[in-house]
Amino acid sequence: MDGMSTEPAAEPRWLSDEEQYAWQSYLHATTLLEDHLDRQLQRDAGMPHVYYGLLVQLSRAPRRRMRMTELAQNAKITRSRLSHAVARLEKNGWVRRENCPSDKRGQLALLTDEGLRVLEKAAPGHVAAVRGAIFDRLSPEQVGQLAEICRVMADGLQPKGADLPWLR
Amino acid sequence: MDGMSTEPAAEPRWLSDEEQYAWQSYLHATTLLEDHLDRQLQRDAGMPHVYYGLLVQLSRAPRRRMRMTELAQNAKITRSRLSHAVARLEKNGWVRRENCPSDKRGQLALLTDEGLRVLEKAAPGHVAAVRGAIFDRLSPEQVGQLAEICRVMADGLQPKGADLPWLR
DNA sequence: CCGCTGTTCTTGAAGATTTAACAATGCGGG
DNA sequence: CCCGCATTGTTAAATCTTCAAGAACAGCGG
Repeated sequence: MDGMSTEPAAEPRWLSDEEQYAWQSYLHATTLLEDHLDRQLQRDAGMPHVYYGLLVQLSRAPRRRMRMTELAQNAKITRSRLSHAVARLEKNGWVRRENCPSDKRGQLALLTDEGLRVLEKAAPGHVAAVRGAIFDRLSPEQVGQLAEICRVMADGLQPKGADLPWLR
Repeated sequence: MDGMSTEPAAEPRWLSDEEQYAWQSYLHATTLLEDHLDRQLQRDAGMPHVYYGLLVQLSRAPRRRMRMTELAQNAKITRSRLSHAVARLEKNGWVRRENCPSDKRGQLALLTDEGLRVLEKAAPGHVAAVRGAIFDRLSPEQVGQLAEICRVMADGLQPKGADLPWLR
């Protein structure tokens, strides 16, 4: 022993200057982008970004239907949050609920025709916003780097606790 | 003319496969990370990530004081949101308000001693979480790439409308 | 000094999210 | 079959965010 051992983790390893700069940049970029997309979609489609993502998921699903839990997993949100979101989307007439035939506990969320129309109407503007914020400004190499970086990050974050024991 | 001209923007340019993949990865990574940090800080410090960021800003300011507007700019949030946040932090005794001497409209938010203690107590865990999610998993080159990518993104997103005419 | 316009910050209400708890059902072993 | 435990989805309450509106002051031109 050379002096101490009851420390929880000795002196925490702070971030280097480069790391601090990267972290700061990350926070600014992600905050501004999420804000930007939220406002764009709220204005053009009457819903926040997350809700839009739910409609996209449903539009890609087999019969525009998906189990609640699966939808929540894909969207990376809790089931509770999804419940509220679907309730709201249902009020708008963009989504409907259906009982799952194979599991009496289950519910299917399904995209209505009206929901599909709203989605198709909002999609171009949304893509343009994403493109304008990212893909029109980054080189193809950077896009590849971003994808790989995010993949690594997401890999390390697959929740295992509480209400989000998604994956594994 | 070859057939039409009233289109808003002809056929929108959709995302390529690489771009879709990158976008998907980005959404997953950022959603999971924000979630992770929010829970970590809520558990260990009793506040969400954004509020923690406010305390950090204040701790770095000259006399642990900052004008509301400047604080909002640095944190990339609206003044309204900041008002509510500071009200909550004030209830916790972690922040106090002070009148600005040079501008009777102005308010200073200041970090209290108790707020500083809370911050110092939570910082190691927070840094560890950030490190574990990002810097322990990325190569130094990737950290550099991420910083540059985020810098470019943030550059293109400096809001000019409505309540966020920050910068310029 | 007045009036005009812009900035600063706050507020209330509506909407969104989190957390913990709960009802209902599925599933496996005895 | 029945029990115990896990899964599915919902709900209520507390908290947080957004949006629109407004009060108070600053700064400028006349």
